[in-house]
Formats: sequence, C-alpha cells, structure tokens
Amino acid sequence: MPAHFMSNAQIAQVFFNIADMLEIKGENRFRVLAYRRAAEQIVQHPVAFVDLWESDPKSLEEIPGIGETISAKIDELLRTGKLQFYEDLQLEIPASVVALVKVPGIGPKTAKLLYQELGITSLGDLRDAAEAGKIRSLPGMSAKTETNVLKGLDTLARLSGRIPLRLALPTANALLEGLRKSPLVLQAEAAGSLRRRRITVGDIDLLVASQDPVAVIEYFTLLPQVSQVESKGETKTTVLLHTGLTADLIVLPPTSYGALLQHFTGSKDHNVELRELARNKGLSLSERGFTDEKGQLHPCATEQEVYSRLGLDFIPPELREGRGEIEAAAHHRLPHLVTLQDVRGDLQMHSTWSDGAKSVAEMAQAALAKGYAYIAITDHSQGLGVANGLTPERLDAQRAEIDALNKELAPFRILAGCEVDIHADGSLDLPDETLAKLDIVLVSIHSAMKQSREAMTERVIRALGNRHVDIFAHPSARLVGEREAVDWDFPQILRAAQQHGVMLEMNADPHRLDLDGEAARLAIQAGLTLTFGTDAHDPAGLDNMSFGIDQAHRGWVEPQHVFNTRPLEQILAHLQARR
DNA sequence: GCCGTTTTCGGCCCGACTGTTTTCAGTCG
Repeated sequence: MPAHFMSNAQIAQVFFNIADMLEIKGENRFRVLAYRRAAEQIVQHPVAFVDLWESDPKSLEEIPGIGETISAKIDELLRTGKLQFYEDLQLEIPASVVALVKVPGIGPKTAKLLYQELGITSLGDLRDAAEAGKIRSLPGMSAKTETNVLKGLDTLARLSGRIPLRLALPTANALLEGLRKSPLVLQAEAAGSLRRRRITVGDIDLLVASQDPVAVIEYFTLLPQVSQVESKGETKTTVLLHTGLTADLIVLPPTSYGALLQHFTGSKDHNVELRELARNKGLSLSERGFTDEKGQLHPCATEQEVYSRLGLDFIPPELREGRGEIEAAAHHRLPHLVTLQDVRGDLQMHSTWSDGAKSVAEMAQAALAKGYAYIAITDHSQGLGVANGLTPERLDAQRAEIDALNKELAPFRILAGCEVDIHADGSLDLPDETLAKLDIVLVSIHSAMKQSREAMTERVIRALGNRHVDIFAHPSARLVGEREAVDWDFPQILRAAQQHGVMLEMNADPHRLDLDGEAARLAIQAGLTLTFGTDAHDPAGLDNMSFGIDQAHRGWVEPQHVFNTRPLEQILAHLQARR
C-alpha cells in the first residue's frame, strides 16, 4: 500500500488540531487529553512513523498513548493522505478558529464563545473585534479583556518559535547572577527545558529558595533585564525581558526547594508519570512535596528526597523526558553517563589551512591546555571553495606540518584528518588514494540538502560504503533554529553505518548539536560507536564540548559508547586497522 | 481515548494567577 509521506510533526499537527477542536466543542476532557498525549508522543518520537507503519502498522500501538482508535486514524492518514474524522470536525469548527487558542490568554472556552457569538474565525478578526470594543459585550468579558487580547496577539507574534539553548543559557545565567546578589535568595537555579538541556527552549524558568518569596519577587521584577511584568503573585511571577524572552520565577521556602526544582524541571511527561507513581503509593506530589492520605504535607528540600521517597534512583535532569527513565530508575538500571572528564581528545576542528582562525600549532596548544591526549585536525576538502577547502596536494603539505608538530609535542598526538564533502550523488570530494594517506576521515553534507528522502538516503549510504570513511560528521546537517535537518530514512542510515563500521559524530557546536540526544540514543541502540567533536574554528570553540556532553546525556550515552573516551593507543590501533 | 503486579471499567497530575465575581471558571505551566 502506498504511503502518503508525512513527517511525524505533520501527523502530530493533525492530532493536536483534533484535540483543540474537540476541546472547543466541549468534549470529554480526557478524550481531548488522549489526543493531545498521542500527538506529543508522535512529535517527539525519534523514528519516522511512516517507517514504523511501513514495516508493521500494528507496531504503532506499542507506543504509549496510542491505542486502537488513534492507530487506525494514523493508518488512514498514511494510506489515503486524509482523515475523514478530521474533515468532518473541520465542518463544525473551522481550522482557523483553532488558531485562536494559540493566543496567550485565550483557551478553548473563550475561542468557542468568540466564534459562536461574534463569528470570529481568524487572528485578524480577533484583533478587529478587540479594537472595535465588541468583545466587552460578551459574558465574563470587559474592556480589560480586550486589552489583554491585544497584548496576547503581540506576544504570539513575538514568541512564535523556540529559542536556541546557546542564546537562552547566557540570559538565564545573567538573571541568576542578579538574583544571587540578594541576601534573601538562599538558592537559585534555572529549571525547565533549559536544565534538561533541550536544544531549544520555550522560556526561562527560574527557581529560588527563600523565606520571603514576596520580597524576592519584588526584587526580581526590578532587575535591569526585565522590561515588563506580565503577572505577579505571592510565589510566582512572569516577566518579559528586553531580549524578547519570557522568564518565570517561582519562589518557595527552602524546605520545599527540592520538590520545586523537581516539579519545574519537568518534563511534563516525566512529571505525569511520577505523580501517577505517587498516587499508586497513596501520595500526592506537588511542587511543595508529598501530601499523604491524611492531608499531611511532607516537604522535600532536595530532589533526591523526591525520587527516593518513590523508590527511585536519582534521575539526571537530561533524562527526564518520560522515555523509560522512571522504570530504569526503579530497577537501578539508569545509564552511567559519559562525562566531560571521560573525553580524551577532540575529533573535529579546523585551522587556518581552511576556514579556521588559528594555526594547527595554536589549536594543538589549546587542546593540550585542556588536558587532551590527542586531537584530529579536520579541515575542509577542496569542494568547499568558500571554506578554502584542501586539495590532495595541500593535504600532503599539511601532513608535513603535522608530522613535525607531533615530534615536538609527543606524547600528545595530532591526527591528520579531513572533513570530506559528500557530493550530491554520494561520491566523496577526494580520491581514495588521498583518503588512504590520512589518519582519520570524516565525511559530511554541506550541499544539496533539499534532496528527496530516497535520494538523500541512497546518497549517504553510498558515502558510508567507502572503506576509508571513519566518521559521519554532523549527520543531519541541521542548524538549530536556522535550517531543518535533511530528510532521510534514519534506521537505514544506522544499519549502513553499522555494516561498514562507520562511527557517528555528536557535533558539540551549539549551532548544530548533531547528532542530538534522541538520535544518539537510537544510534547506540543500533550498536554504533559515537565520537565527540567540537568543530572548533578557534581555541574558544574547544570549550563547546560540554554542549555535546549534555546531548549525550539526553541520549543515555555511556563512556564505552564513545570512541574518544579511549586512550590514544586504542584509537590508533582501530584507525590503522581500517587503513 | 487510553490503560491495568490492586482495575477490561472507571479512573485519568496539581496548583497558582487573573479577572470578574461575591465563590469561581478559565488559563497556564
């Protein structure tokens, strides 16, 4: 049966819309919740549903939150390209009405009211009605509601899209620094998706332990970064920053700080699972702690207390995505995550030979200062003209320079490598005899990124089949917040890499983070070895390794899954055996 | 609509803030 290709995000969008429409209709809230949970499962699933469905349509039902009904709807979508149930719903609730609930402050009830009473079906209608003062005539609405609707429309326009981690982190750190200057602040941390180190974050969640929450909130709203106070209560406030980001601050006494930190680190899925577990034990879990059946509160000062009370090992924040970590923690089977200290060398960086800012010697000195035992210099290949890519002849000349440096710096070792372009047809940008002379060969995609799924998959498989290739670098070619990942059949790519003994890079450049944690987890499950590379173009870039480690944590990666946690002799033995 | 080492039926996570309303619904995270 022919598949109508849809990405997971596209499929999920259908179910998010269905959930919104059912909610606007006033359907049973748990039915609505079920559709929304299914949509969330779909959008965050690391493998394309099309691929799962093609191999076995029934396999979809094994995914939590997806049962018989929703699985059948996905089947219809992928088989026919449409969904009758969804089309019928759209006759009742125009799709454009669904857009109204995206406006902060407007939920399904208000959207329904606006649609039924005023015939509002678009954001444009909404703005017109608010500006014309028509909304105040509705029950429960006032002139103030109209002001808030207009503010909500502005916020929506400004906040469409998440913020890359690399931008959110410094903002959060600056706010924390400001908070910690107050003697009222006993503890302060950033939580939310930022603490889980997601690649992008929606807003900044800050938590504080203090005996005087009201005063801390007042102090916070007066920090110089704050441009506008959106809401302000006795324990929490939401502010708009001059940078355009939104920040939430929640303040509780130190006795509850652990529960607070746990609660607002999330993820939502993780917390839902955790609270279900608590319920099964006759407890209710909130951001203040556990409440027992007698209604007695047992606050938690540390996160450890929250987990141990539930019989769980401590779960690192990066793992808290509701993907099996709670079960693993219950059975003492959490991974022993790789750390920055485990990494013995950096396997991707550039020098002035191509588009780097510093010489090979300067990069090597910087790496030595970081305590590394080895690095790979991996300048671009000739085809990447804009980056001053290297020809076979220039690679020979660079090799001479590297050999000389190695004599000088021993036992530190510089591997002579290259980041070789994969052409659109899957051939490589340098001849085999040149590749054979290198210590280490990385391949990557820098062009023709819009190829069809089939073409891209074939292209990469062909490239990985070249016996000189050691590492597939920044595999998806995504740039966070700027460029989508290439489209391909990832499970097939993993099989090809496995078959040819090619390793996949976890590129630690915060613009890339590629593989990301989710993909890395799939890769190690497929039996692949990973490598860390910062892709540094100057010595400061070497510091980005921690971004890669964060993603590795999200991928449940342990030291033995990573090539460059091994000592130099083992690295060399492996590479030489492939030459 | 989904799900089950207490359930195949009867549950389904919890609390703060806002605004309009005089005790609470809607929204959000």
